This record gives sequence, C-alpha cells and structure tokens, in this order.
Amino acid sequence: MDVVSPELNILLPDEIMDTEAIVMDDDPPAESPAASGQSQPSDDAPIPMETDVLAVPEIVSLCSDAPPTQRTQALTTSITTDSTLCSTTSATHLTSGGLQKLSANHQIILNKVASSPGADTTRSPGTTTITPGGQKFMVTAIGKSGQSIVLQLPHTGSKPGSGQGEAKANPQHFKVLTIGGRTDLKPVMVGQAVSSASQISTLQAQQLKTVQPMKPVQTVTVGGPQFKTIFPLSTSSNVQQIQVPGSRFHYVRLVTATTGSSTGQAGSHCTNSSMTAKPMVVNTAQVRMSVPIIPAQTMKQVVPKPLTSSGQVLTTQTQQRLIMPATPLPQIQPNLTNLPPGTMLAPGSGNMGYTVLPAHYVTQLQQSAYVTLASSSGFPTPTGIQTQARLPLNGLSTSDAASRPRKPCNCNKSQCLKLYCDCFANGEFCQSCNCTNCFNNLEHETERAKAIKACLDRNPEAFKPKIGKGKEGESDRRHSKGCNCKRSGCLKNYCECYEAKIMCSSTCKCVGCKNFEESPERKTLMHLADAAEVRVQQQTAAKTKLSSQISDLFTRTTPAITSGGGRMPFTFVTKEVAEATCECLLEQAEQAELIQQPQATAERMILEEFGRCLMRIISSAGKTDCPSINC
DNA sequence: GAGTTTGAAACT
DNA sequence: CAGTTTCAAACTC
Repeated sequence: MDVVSPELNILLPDEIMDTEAIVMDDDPPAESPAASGQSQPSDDAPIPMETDVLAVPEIVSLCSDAPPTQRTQALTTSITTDSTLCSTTSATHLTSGGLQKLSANHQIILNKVASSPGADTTRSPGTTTITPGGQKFMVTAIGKSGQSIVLQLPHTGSKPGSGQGEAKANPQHFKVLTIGGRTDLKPVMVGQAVSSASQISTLQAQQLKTVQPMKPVQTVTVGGPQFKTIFPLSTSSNVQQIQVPGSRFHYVRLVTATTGSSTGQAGSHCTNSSMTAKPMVVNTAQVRMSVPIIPAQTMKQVVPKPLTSSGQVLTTQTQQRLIMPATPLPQIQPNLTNLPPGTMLAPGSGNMGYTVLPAHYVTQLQQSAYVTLASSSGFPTPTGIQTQARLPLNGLSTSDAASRPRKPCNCNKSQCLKLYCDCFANGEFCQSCNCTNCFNNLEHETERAKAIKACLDRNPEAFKPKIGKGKEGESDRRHSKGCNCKRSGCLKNYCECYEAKIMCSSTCKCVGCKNFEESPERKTLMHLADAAEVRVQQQTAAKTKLSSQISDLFTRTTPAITSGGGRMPFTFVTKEVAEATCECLLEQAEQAELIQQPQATAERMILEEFGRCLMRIISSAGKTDCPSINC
C-alpha cells in the first residue's frame, strides 16, 4: 500500500533514518505547542547541535480507533538537525529526559497532527489494526511503498513487577522503532544496554528485512535466543508481533506493501518479559502467520550499499529507521552526552530503549542511498540533504566543517577503529577513504561497537569535541585537554590547538609554545596566512572576471561571425600578438627587478601590463587591420 | 611520492 | 601516572 501523499512525499525521503518516539495518551492536551507543524523550544531545549545536516523528516502517524473520548491525537515525530528546534513537546508526553539527552546529538521536531475525532481511520489506506494486549489500535503508516515500520507498543501496565496486571497501558506509549526497510542500520550499543540493544538491533536487522510473502511460519527464532517467537496478529496481514524477552514492550512490525503487490505485508510484535520473567504472549489464539521471516543474510542482497562513483543503482525499496526513546533512561542518561555517534541504547534492565543516531551517522548512510533512491522513487532532492554532516571537528565551526571537504583517512593498521583514525574519532564512517582493512563501516558494526566501547572505557569523553568553551574570562574556544607539543612550538598543524586555530591555554602542557596572543612568531604566521588567503581570493576573483570577460567577448563577437562582419579571437590573437604580449610582460618583470620591487609589486606590475595588452588587443580586434602590440 | 617529523593515542 | 610504543597526519625534500 502506498499511502504517501504527494505533499508528504516531499517531506519524506525515506533515506533519512529518524529515531522517533510517539506517545499516545488517552487524555492528550488540547493544544500542543508543536501543533500545526511548528516546533517550539521547550524549557528543556537541548543544546543546539552543530551540524549542517538537513534531515528531512519522515512521518508516521498513529491513530487509535478507541472511542472518541479515548481517541488519541496522532503525533508525527521526526528528527531534524535544525538547531532551532527542540526535542520535547510538552503535549506529547514524550519523556523529555531521554529525548533531551539525545538531542545533544539530535534535534527533534515533534509535529502533532490532530486526528479528527470522527475520522474513520479504518478505511484509510495503509491503516492496520493491531491488538496487543487485547487492546485494539489503528496504526496508519504513512510511508513509501515497501517500507516496514516497527512500532514499540506499550506492554500493558509497564511497571516493573506489575506482572499480570498489564492489561492496559495508560498512557499508551508507542515508539516507532524503525521506519522503512532500511537494513543497513545497526546501531552500536554501549554500556548496560548492550544486550538489549543487541536484541533490538538484531530485531531490526533481521526481522525487518526478512519479509517475504506467502510462506507461513508459526514460530521464528531470530537473532539468537533473545528472539523466540513471532506472534502474527489475526487482524491484519501486515502486522507481526515479535516477542522480545527482556523488553517490556511489544514490538509490532508493519510492512507496507510493495508497489504492485498485496502480499508483501507483514508485521511483528514482540513482548518483553523482563519484568515478569515470562514472555508475554499476545493474542496467541489468533496466531496466523501470513508472512514468513527469512534470515537476514538473504536480505543483505538488497541492503543499500554506498554509492559508488560509477553510479550504482539501488533497487531495494526497503528501508530501516531507528529507535527513539519514549521514556527516560535514568541509569544511563548521565552518560548520554558521552556517547559516540552511532551509539544505540535499547530496552533492557527495566529501561525503555532508544537509539542514538547522530545526524551525521544518518547522513552518511543516507548519502549512500539517497541519490539513487530519490531518483528511483521520484522524490525531490533537497540540496541540503546531501551535505556531509559531522560533529564539530577540531574545533572548527559548523560552517567551517561544512565548507571543508571530508578528509579521507589513510589508516593502515588501526582498521579505522581507533582514535588515530579521524573518521572514527569524528564518529564518521569511512567513506571514499584510502584506508586498508577498514572496519569503520556497517559491515563491521560489531567490531565498531566494541571499539567504541573500548574507547569510551579508556576515556568517557573520547568522542566529545576537543574544542570546547573555555572558562570564564578565557577564550571562547579552547582545547579541552590541551596539547603536549614539544618541538613544533605549537605553530604547526601537529598541534591540535593550532590546527583548530585557537591559542594554547593554561590547559596545555606544551614546551616552547609560541601559540599565544603576543607571540611574534604567531603574528607573523597569521599575517602570512592572511596574505595568502587574500591572494588566493584575488586570484580567484581575477580568474572569474577574466573568464567572464572572455565569455563576454566571445558572445559579442559571435553575432559578427554569423553576420560575416566579425572575427573570432584566434584570428587576431596571432602568434605574433602573443609573442609581443609576452615580451611586454617580460619587460615589466625586468623593470620590476631593476627597481628592486618586492615580488608582490612585480606581480602586480606584470598583471597590469597584461591588462593593458589585452585592452589593446581587444580594441584592435574591432579594426580591420592587424593589431599591434607596443609596450 | 618517499622519507621524516611530530604528537596523540594506545599500551605497559 | 609515567614511560614507551604505535599510529597516522603533517611536513620536507
């Protein structure tokens, strides 16, 4: 089923992986600050993320078909990196803690789309009924054809130890775990949540991309012992329930039909037994598997691969999205700001799970698929979306980083899984690098996750920007650890402070530092650098102007050619004219040398002479006789 | 492009 | 925590 409206289509390039959280409350606030598609910063507004990614949101709408009094407002959530946006919307009941923490690396827009109370969502295309815990919900998937959506439904009475009293969930927490069949996303796990995160990750990686039609399966074990059973729902052929011991949520997978096929729909719902020590089975009496689950490996064939320079065409329509927290994770929250890009935290130990997927992680992934998918799907291609995003790098501002082309690494021995590798250190995947034996990619996510964990074990702030705000009264930007240079005088790019274009501070332990405010060496270097920059700019401007003039000249002479009355430049810029011009320029050079002018002045004199020569040539071009050049 | 220098990261 | 080794980037020729 393809239920993407044209206008939504514009907003929903499904290459973007969003982490989302949706909470449906029986008694939602009358008005949300985020209503009508606008987001407003909350009191807990996160720190604006320094990234240049423009993440276009994908929208998932969830509607309950409960009576009007219980009808929830449909919320659409999305993530963007727009720093002006906030992560929390008070009316959504999204727990601000987790989201707020996440937003250190994400910015989230929550757009509330109020469902009309009387709307009959059951008739909407793309709507699926699911009945976890005996409750009936309508799930409307707004997405591209062929997408799968995993929802994390509330385990009934989701309090630890509540056991059998989990018949209802109020408020009802829905979490969109994945959107689209994206299969190349396997977030990294850290800390306590590793095990559970692994479950979810595996769930996503294997369940979501293993949908094939018409092969009944009663019980499927995926991702190891954590995943025991899939409980298909009788109410819909495109919903699967997946049982996930260790999670207190039901996981429901919805798979919208691939275009032209009504059989490729499946959903899964998983339950968590972390509190009850027993897997919770929902609607077991209605087990009816209409869609088989096949091993993830088989689907890897369609996992989007990084686009090659040769313009590889991707044919897959499956996409996968990420997990987002709907509730706080108090135990691990304090560490969230230390998480490296690509870190995933997932359900476990009584916590709601979520995934941290920094925008650049997303963008790097989307880069690999966006162009082709956009072209194949007919999506418009926002220019900003293809921008490589990254965290502040070496203290460079976002704009600096954005203007800088991504620097490929050349790692040989580290497998790009140590901080030696700039890509890894910046939380980026290696892409178009010159590295050998690279493990900093999706194909080696396990190793990468371990490496990230190891780095964090050594230094919890390993992935934090090194350049941060200084103390009161100090420079705005300073190296968090300071440098330890001994031989470079901190005036070469070996020095991290100098490289970041900041001066050394009291934090530094450098020897023979010359990178301080009053340093004459530093001033000289700065002047040279400024002069070089100005020169480059001037040269660029001159080239542009010259090109423009040449183009203009050509344009003006073209009609003359067609009319037979003019001449092309080559007809009057003869060999003799060129030689004469060169002689003039050489003479200027000699003159400059003779009067001992500095190089810059000499260059200017030569250029000016060249300009005069050109003018003479141009003026002569309009005459019938041959141009003459006289210095 | 090869070789050297450098300092952060990793290791002991 | 200090000393040493490893590593990749910066730099030089």
